[in-house]
Amino acid sequence: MVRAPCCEKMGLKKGPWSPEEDEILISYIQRNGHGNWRALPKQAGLLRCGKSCRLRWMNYLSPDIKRGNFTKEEEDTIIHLHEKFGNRWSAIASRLPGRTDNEIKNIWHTHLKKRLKNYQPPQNSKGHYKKINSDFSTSIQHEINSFVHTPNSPQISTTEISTVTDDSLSVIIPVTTDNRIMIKLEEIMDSLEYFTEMQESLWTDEFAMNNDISNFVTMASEEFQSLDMFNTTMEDDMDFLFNFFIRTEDLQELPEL
DNA sequence: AATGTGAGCAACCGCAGGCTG
DNA sequence: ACAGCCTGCGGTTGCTCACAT
Repeated sequence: MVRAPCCEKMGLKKGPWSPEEDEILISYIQRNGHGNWRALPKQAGLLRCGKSCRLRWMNYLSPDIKRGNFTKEEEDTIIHLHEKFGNRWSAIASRLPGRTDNEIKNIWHTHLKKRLKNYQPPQNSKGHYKKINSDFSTSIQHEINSFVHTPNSPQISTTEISTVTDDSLSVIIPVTTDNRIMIKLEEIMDSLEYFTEMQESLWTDEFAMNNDISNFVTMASEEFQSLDMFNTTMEDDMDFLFNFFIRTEDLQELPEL
């Protein structure tokens, strides 16, 4: 395959964009859209290659782009998603409205990598959850009982059990009046990639603010059903999710919000 | 005031993969 | 099936600016 000549050989401009060039590109795209990037610069009267135009539009000029510094929440989200997706910046960007892959990549290399370097994960972090292999409901009830009656759980002010049961699933989650449990729930949901979209639609600040786990679980349950997640390929992962249990000692390790 | 240095970020480069004729 | 075109992605570069010396 013959590679197209580079911009310089074609006599096209490289380097930073001038305000005039930006103006030409914006007004052209506003009038005509950007169907064919390769043809665009010629039609718009720009001495740039299509690739450069596309990059400038996608990373800087598009009205969809959110300008300004990243919030703490956005940074946390990036760290979270990076754990899940690695350096798949576009996948991360698609979950952060208004942010570009380039921007996320930059912030990762300049800020977040350093931030993580200073962060020491808790010991035995792999043992956050206990998987219950046999007789799910009996085992989990046993765990819940010991959880509820553990005397040295001072950080958990009150506890109740929220259960959603129907033909195909049973979710049992200890509920605390503070927000710590919410972090664990989020981690569980995050651990399964294909729940991402569902999580985004369900995981709202409102739930976190109101600590409304019963409602969350109900909605999650309905969502699982509607997504038809109980057949074939996802079966193992569903089992994996519903066999999670949150251990008392892990709750006590969680940082204050 | 001049120079050095490092951080931040916009832009470039090369490649992969999808699409089309 | 194949070649060429186009787009999108991730790694990298290099410019700019702020701060230190």
